[in-house]
Amino acid sequence: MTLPKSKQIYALHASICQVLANPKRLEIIDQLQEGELSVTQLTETMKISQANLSQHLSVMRHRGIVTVRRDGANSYYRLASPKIVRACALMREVLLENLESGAEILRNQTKQ
Amino acid sequence: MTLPKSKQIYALHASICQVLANPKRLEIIDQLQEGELSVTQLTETMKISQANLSQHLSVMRHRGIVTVRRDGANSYYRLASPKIVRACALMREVLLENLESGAEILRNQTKQ
DNA sequence: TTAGAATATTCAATAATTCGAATATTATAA
DNA sequence: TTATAATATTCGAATTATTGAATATTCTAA
Repeated sequence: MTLPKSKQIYALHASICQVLANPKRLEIIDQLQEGELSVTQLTETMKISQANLSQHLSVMRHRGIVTVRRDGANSYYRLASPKIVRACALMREVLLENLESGAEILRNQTKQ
Repeated sequence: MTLPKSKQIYALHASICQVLANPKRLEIIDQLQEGELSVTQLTETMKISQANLSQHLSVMRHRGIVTVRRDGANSYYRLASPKIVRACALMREVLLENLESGAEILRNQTKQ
């Protein structure tokens, strides 16, 4: 197994995984778990500026993690695939396993 | 649902997901799918310098994605959990779905 | 039409990643 | 012991990500 994958694919794969590499974007994904939300709704539940939220949504849109539905002045975002939540959940499980097994490492991680 | 998660957890979650946000590290994960490999074996199959490989392995070790077994002068790395491969595979599926549905976006992604 | 609401974009400063080069550490065979 | 192999670390430069601030765009109600 382990088919050889081109550098290209790895780069794209990394690019889409990178969406998950930010706390705010993970929170957005969490919020969208149940279904679509407007930008206004997202700003209300998350402690984030409208501009910054819009920037993150832009990244997520461009990398195919969310899709938008525009309705008048409002934009409604939803996750592009249920697989995204599953992937996030798996990685969170890995994290929790690490925390339980007392991985010292995770204490002093990059904060923001 | 959607339990409120602390900023802390989101930061740690992002930190562990960030390991997936690099093409070389994804390739390392691919290589380790079948089981442990030594650093030498990894340098042989991947086109990467020993130093750079070691740097990536260090990141992965510290974030609990891989574990090391040292045997003499050799270090054998393996994935810390099978969930890592599953998460990667899911994200790759999302990518492939996007590519199929002709997401223009992915053409001009950050390359390295 | 125009004011205001909703959202998006641009810009610039700061922070974080990536990687080559050099060097350090550790283990073992001679 | 010492040379060599295997691996790890440090440092600095280049690139990329993140975010606040300012501004632009789009829509709708009046």
